[in-house]
Amino acid sequence: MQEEHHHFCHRTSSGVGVSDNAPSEFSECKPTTNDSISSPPSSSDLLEGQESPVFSYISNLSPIKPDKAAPIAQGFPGINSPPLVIRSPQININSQQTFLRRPQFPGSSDVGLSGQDENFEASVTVAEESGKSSSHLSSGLGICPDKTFVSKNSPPEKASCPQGSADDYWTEIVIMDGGDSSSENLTPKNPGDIFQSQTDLLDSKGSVDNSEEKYDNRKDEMNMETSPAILVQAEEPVEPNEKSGDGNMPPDICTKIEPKTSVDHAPDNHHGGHLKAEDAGSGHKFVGSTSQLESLQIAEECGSCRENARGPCTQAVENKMQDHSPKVHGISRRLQFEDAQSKIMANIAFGNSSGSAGYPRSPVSPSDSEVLESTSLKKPASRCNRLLENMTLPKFSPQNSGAYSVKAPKRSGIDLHLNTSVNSSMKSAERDTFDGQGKKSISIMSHHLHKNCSISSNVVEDVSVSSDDSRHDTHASIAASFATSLSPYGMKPFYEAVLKPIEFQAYPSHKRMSNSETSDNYEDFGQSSLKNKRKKTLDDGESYGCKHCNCKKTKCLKLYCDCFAAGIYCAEPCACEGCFNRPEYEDTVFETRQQIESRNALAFAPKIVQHIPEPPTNIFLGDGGHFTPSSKRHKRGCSCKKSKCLKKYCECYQADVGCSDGCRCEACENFYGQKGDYGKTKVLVSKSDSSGTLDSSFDMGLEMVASKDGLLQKELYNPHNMIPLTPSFQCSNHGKGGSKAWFSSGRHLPSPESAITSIAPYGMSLGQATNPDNHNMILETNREIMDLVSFNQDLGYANGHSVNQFSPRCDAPSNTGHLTALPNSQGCANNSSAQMFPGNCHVSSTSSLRWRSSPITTSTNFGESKLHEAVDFDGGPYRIMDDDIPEILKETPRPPNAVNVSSPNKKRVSLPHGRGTELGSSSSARNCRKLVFQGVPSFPPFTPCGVSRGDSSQNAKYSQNSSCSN
DNA sequence: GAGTTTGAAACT
DNA sequence: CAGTTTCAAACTC
Repeated sequence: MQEEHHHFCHRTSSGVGVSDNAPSEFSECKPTTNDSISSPPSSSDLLEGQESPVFSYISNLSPIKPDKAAPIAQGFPGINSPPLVIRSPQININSQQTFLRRPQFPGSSDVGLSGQDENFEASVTVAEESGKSSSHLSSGLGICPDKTFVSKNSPPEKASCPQGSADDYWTEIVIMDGGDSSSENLTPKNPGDIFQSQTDLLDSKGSVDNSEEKYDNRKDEMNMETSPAILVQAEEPVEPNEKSGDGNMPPDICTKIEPKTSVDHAPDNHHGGHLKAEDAGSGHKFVGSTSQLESLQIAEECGSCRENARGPCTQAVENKMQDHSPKVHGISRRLQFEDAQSKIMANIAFGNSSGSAGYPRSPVSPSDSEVLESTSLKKPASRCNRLLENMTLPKFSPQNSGAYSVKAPKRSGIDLHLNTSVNSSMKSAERDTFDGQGKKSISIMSHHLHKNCSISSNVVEDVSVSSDDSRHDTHASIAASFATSLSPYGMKPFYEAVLKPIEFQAYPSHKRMSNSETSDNYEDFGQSSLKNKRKKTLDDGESYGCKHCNCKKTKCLKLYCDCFAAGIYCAEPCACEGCFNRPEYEDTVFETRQQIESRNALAFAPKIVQHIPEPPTNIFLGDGGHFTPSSKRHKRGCSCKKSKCLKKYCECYQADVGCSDGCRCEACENFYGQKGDYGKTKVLVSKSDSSGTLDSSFDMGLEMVASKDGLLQKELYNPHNMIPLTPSFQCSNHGKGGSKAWFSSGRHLPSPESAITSIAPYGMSLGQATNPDNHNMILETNREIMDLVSFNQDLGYANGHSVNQFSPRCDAPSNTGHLTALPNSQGCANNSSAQMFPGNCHVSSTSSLRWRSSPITTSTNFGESKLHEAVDFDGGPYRIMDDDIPEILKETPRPPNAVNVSSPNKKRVSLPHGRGTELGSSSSARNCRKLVFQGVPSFPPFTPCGVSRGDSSQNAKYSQNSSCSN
């Protein structure tokens, strides 16, 4: 089953994978894939993506054109993103070329590079020896099927080639790295170039020796750089599989892909190698990341096993690969995240925020475009891809991040953006890290995630789960944070991004690695610490990754299951029985999810909605918008009869939100706000001058202060009180007086940095922060903040400028001013842009996952406004917290007015219309506005819309394009 | 840890 | 749409 599931949509949206998954496949996926593959035209998504200005733009930039055709054929199996195919070739080529060039790169890369090179060479050599490499390169097609076949059916093959497998795997990675490193000159996209590069590589060196050493070096390398390249490879292999499955793959594609694979895979393990790569890839829509992740894991394992003979190690790795197809996903996710982190790390190492220490590139440089292509390509991919992307926010995001990360050093522009998006949080972390703050930021991120989980239905928490390694954890957490922010509700993105990692187990957010740890991990990635850490986490029992469900009868495929409802895969901590909410059954999960959503579009939507106090004139912009956590309300309200809304039976109470008029509860005594008080609260708020984020009246003994400061005070004093919105942005604003548009309402935009630490001061004393409740609140706040940040980042991303501007820190608040909202049309045009951000673009999904944007894309986040307006119970506007926002809502093309979804309560939730505009990103679905930095050369694609879209995979289904289109 | 309570989700 | 059943979390002992 697992294997099949792995295959499913991801690898092969095409029939093969699907058929395999028969039980519960994503109907979407199949059609999508098929459409994309068999009938590209039919697959509007793919076509659109390609057609999209962005796509064309990108294509024009690079010679990859041939690939385009391929993309259709390719489509990532799972993801179905033809783009991937395109990407990989490009990337590979570049990577390869670059690989050769590495020396050029800054020392940071050098270290890894040197090692990589050697390894790479060795691997190459092996390939040559096997003689397959050349053949493979030349004739990828034949291989593709094999790979596919192998990946699905013959995991054992790996076992057959234990030795080679690991090496091969690494080899692949190395190559990839090379590609990444080479980022400067990415130009060579032509197949011929690729071949040449490969050939060169092969020729360049060759002595494969100690896999172990290689692993070490590679690990280091991986940590530092790589991810992009890896991503490419992974993707490639996967694609072939998918295609093969479909049988639609164009030879071209295969060829392109194969070269890599062939090169990567030693002859011996051709299959095995493929399997690995494929597994990773297949497991993920975002293959690359996956591959990295796997590689990382492998590396880890190998490291652990180093002492042991290679065979054992490789076998273990292989076994792992095979046995845990689900894990693979998880791993891949990790990898992705890791990639992002690695990027960050790399960037840090390089010292260039831009990530291009030595790579001065114009943001728009071809390389960038290439990068974009890779991303964009993916996005344009078929529905399945989109879905997957959406689903896998993390995937893309990670990939992106990864890709970018890898490239990051190279490219300032997109990479930066991507990095920014992804990294934005990351960067903050990085900065922190290096500054000593990193930990905080990271932890915050994780908290963020966790917070989401705990509070809202959203899922994020799990993200943290995964990793074996602290690194992973960190990455995961980060990714998760992104993911959470991004998509709470785009299932797949969410799942893949967040959930999968979870399987591996999350670390408690708390325990996430500190900076030192993180750094260490990067360096010592493979080393034993991982296990220990993991144990710790487990021991702590805080695996935030999952909800710890205990489902007995629902198989965790119903909303009864907290994990499922949150868009999280069940993890070890769960005591569920017959659980299908696992990566292995991704298809089933997705399908089920869809079914549920079909019944209730908002089923996975965030339950907690931000109520827009008053004239929603400016949520972000104007003074008016003072929405704060406190203003949150349960979307549907509760129906408590006996608990008086004072126990966790009450969803409102559980979410730390007050009851609203929408609640049907009886004898409400909700501590956070009672039914009848809600309106009062509003009034108070209004009176208070909006300073406030006053919640409903509380017994807290807090007193509202009419003055602006009152808000803070209240927050300070209120035990439960939601953490006030962070000032970080404000601060930044203060300093710069940046554009108020986005940041003016500093409160609303908490800086990532502000995170817990920052927040605590504002909102509460440290002691309070320590308080579980407060902690949660903080987390939540952080999450929100992160979302906001991400959003900002996204904007930055769009710019292609350095992350710095948008950095969570608000380092460059100035940028904000530059932001401008573009008409939807533009935004829509961006379908490709969405592509840019795999996660985002499509309108997809992050379903629960955070509809928001895929981590990858944090950028996605941008697109999606974190706040979504909806009609309140009272008829008042609500803002759906990003985390809470259902992907569907975001992505789903809706009537301009609103999507009216009847909630169980019978209340309708609609997306805000008019106001949506206010939030540039706000529902992409609605407005499809683009946020563009004036200064930035506009990439056609990047737009909030795309971002928002990307959030929900589901949305993608519904109509990513449509929404985007307008 | 087992059993009960509770309210959401699912079903009719 | 309302009522009932099912379910799993929350809670109690």
